[in-house]
Amino acid sequence: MSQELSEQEEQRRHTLQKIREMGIEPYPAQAFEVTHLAESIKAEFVEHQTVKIAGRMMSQRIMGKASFAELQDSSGRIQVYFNRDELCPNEDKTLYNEVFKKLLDLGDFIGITGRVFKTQVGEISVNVTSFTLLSKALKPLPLPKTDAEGNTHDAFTDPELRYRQRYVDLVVNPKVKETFVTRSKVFSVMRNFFDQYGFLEVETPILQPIPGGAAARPFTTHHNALDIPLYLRIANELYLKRLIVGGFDGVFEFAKDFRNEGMDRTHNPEFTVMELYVAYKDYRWMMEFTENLLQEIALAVCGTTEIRVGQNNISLKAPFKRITMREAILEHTGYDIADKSEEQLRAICSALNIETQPEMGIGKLIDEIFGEKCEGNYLNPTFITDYPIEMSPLCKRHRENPSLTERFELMINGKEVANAYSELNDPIDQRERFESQLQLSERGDNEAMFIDQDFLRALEYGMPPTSGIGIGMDRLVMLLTNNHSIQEVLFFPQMRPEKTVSLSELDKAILSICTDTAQLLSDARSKVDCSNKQWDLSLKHLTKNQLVKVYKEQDDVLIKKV
RNA sequence: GAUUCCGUAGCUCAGCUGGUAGAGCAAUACACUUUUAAUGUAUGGGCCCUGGGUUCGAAUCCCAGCGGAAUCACCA
Repeated sequence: MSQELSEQEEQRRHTLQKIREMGIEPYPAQAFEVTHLAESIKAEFVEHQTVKIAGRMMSQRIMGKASFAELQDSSGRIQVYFNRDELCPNEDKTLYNEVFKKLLDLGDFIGITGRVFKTQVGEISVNVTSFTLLSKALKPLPLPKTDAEGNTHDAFTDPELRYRQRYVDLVVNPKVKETFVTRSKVFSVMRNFFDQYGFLEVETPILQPIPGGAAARPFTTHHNALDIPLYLRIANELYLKRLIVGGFDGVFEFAKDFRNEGMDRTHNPEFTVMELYVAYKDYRWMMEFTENLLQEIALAVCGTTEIRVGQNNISLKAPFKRITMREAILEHTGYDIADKSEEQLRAICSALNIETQPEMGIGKLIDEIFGEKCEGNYLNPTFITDYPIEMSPLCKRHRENPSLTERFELMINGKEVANAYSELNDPIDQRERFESQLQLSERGDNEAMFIDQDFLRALEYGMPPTSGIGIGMDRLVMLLTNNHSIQEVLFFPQMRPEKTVSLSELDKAILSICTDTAQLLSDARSKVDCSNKQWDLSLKHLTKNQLVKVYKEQDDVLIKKV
């Protein structure tokens, strides 16, 4: 594959060759011993200490016989000082004059041995006694600069490039790195918290024959050996409950789930959910557990329970406010939804100017009212409890009111962060709930659930009373890192594939002849003036890139645009 | 899916009511021994997203497409 190289890329290839000609290996195999990190040297200044550091050279200030450069490693940046006569005490000054000044480029990895000192201006730096090229960079990095007032200039900001080339984003934008370090910390704090309770971290199938545990459109795939369809999981709930049936008291999984739906600021086709199930507990216990967990995470990650998200100040200090869904709706709309029929709810919706669809049942209608009028109001963490039974097919009936369920969602900053139940463990009730879901799906709700017979069988063997919770990890990390978009908390958010197809003149000519309606291949051939070899090559190129389609119908070979 | 905005040098961006492309950083060359957005001088670098149209002439106006962002719709 030939590609056009920019002037700077050509230049770097040239210096690469010069480096080789000087007998220097630009990609050495040998390990480089690192004794210090940039930040640790700055944090604990020890004058004259000898250190070995490694990283990318991010800036160079050459002043004749002495130079400053900045070295960036995983911890941050430190200034390094190159003095010609200290680096090359003998007559031969090529290491400084040639290698350092001319053959090193910004972005190259180098290893440095030197002594720590402070410059006249007071910046902690490393006086280089020797250096090694560790890896040559052939593409120039975008290089944001920060001035004395801390303003960043020429920042690398284009979201498309940042997401598609996250490696560059990470090198050049330190804030981005911080976000992902925080993300990782959130996970480990949660793990430790669960460990203290003796819960077991488990793994359950991602490829599922029945995509259960939630209502969403799955990604479909196919297993060749078994010749059956398989689905990427939309949730792992039903498998974790099977493990509770099997006798574990507490199981959790950090799970990638997949949903074949729209993408936007808060939705990515693959996303991470932490699900936890604990035997012999109910949703009230789970509320207390959750507020303690979140408080702990905030303290560990942000150092405080008071966080700022966008324009809002939010307190993650336990305990959190609790309110039933009925009260929430009453409070924000003035309507009491208790014991209302589908018709009455529809009337309330239209009074509130909420659009409804005929396939919406009671659950969906109430959900709509809540989502439309209430959800956004809960900035500080709030448990919304006691959801109507129609919208919670896996949740146990409320102990005091059989038309409600023992469910809560945790709302923070107006968004759902967690969803939890006293889990339904009555197998007969569960079967009926699945069946009424099925009726909903026959009404046109394409998100109603499939029936998982094996899961019902497991319940029939008996599942202890259990409470379970699912926490949307991406959204939680968004909150804790004050990021507005899910793409900022995923290393590699889903993007439309880059189009790299480059067409020759002939390709374009052929393409312009083809239309959406098929024509005989021989007819198309006669309209283009080229050799048969060129024609064949070009056609292969076009079909491979799915721009035209060549196929046979009876004895005719046809071509058309895709 | 709808609407709006955007696509120009490696990066960040100018480029007016159409007249063949500009800056800063980065690059190249030279000078400079404690600088720090180092500095000074000189030089090179562009399929102006793609394809059509209008025009004597299009980065600029029009249409279509591709890619991205925001808002909305959808979303247990």
